Amino acid sequence: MRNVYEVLKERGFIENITDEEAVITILKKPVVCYTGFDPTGDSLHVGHLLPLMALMHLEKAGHKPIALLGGGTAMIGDPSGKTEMRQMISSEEIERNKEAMKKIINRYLDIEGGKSLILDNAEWLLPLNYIDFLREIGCHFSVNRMLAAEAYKQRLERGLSFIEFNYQILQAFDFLTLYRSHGCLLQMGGNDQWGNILAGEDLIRRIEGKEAHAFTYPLLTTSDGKKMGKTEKGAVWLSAEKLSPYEYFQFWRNVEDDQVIKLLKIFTFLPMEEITAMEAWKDHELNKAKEILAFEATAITHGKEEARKALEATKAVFSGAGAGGDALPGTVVSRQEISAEKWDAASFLADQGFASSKSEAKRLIMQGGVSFNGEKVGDILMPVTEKNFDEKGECLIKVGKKKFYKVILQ
RNA sequence: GGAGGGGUGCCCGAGUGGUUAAAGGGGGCAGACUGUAAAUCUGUUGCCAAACGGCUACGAAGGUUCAAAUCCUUCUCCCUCCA
Repeated sequence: MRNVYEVLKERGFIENITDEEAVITILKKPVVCYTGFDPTGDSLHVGHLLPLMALMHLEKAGHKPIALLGGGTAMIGDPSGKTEMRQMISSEEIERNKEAMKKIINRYLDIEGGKSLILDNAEWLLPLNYIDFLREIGCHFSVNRMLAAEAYKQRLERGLSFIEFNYQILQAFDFLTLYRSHGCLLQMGGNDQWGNILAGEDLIRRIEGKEAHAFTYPLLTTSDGKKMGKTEKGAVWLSAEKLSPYEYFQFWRNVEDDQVIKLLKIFTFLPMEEITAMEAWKDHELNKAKEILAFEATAITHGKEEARKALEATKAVFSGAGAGGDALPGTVVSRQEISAEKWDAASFLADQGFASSKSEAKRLIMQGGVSFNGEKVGDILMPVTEKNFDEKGECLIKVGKKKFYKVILQ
């Protein structure tokens, strides 16, 4: 069997590495490895997905990944690569975030079956005694060296508080702790974590005299250099409650041409041969590749069934065949409300949440960007009546070029 | 702790008493073109209102004035220099 490191490298997961030879060697036997996730938000988004995919590869290869929740480090806030100090989060909020994140991580990793672990660094960070900690751990850190690190450059210009300055030390201590308790030898993380990760590797060498290793993932950006994973509605969430599988599918369906292959390698488990075959595809053929990417990625996050539904709905709606299936986002309105002619077109869009305000809805309609069941809405005051619904009592609302919603009459 | 500079719309950034919902750029959105692409062009981009118009807004709170993003006071946050 191929070394999982080769697989990860080939698929574009590796940015930086401590020692390639050594990593390959330790991965020949089952290894405990970890990536940290700070519970600073109430859900995970595509930014977290790349590390999760890597952990899945490692799990499949028989290693033991640890998803480390940063219940303790989230109390501090990582300044790496950030320009502003992050707002302090309350412990109650961190608690809630952790629970939400655990649920999601469970979908990707086999926690119940024991193939992977979820741990929480609050367990060992919160009980720390300040003086003991300084004496045991703090003495191994050179402030001079920390200050020289690239990660702090920006913050040294703009201001860096002492609390954040400690983040790296705590993350290093995490690695040491996991090394001691689980024999963890490998840490992975986003490339912005490189400094923090090396600090941990260094600490293990100093205190335990052992070689630990690490590699980082590339930071995915769109071709104009922005962080990938934002839509007009905000982050691309991995939970169906925050972003429907259909919309998740659309996110992947709409990636840029020159990203498709790269994303297929990272965010699907399709064999490399299949993906490299797609490299020859161009122009409109790329749409097929995007569809495959969207389907596979949606299947991993929401399951095959949801992916199939999303694909079906997408095909129906973009071919003009109407609102197929029930995957489209949408709302339900009562017949009474419709027969009472409660809404004009503009207020309808705003009330159903298809436009962020009534002004926005009016603008969309006046610019010719809205249609009901394939018919362009020309008048913001047009009353919404049963005529706007088809025989099944459905109205497919198109907003702009590619946003579709379904309203059901009940 | 002392001295100085600053906080403007999603972001950058002009504006120093009325004609400023606030120039310009970026981004977003819509339309045309297309492949649910990129590039380009056009329009648009606080909220309410069909419209006339109204309301809210320039770090926060007060005040001066017929009139304040613009002047004054206090508070707050950030930056630079000194300690």
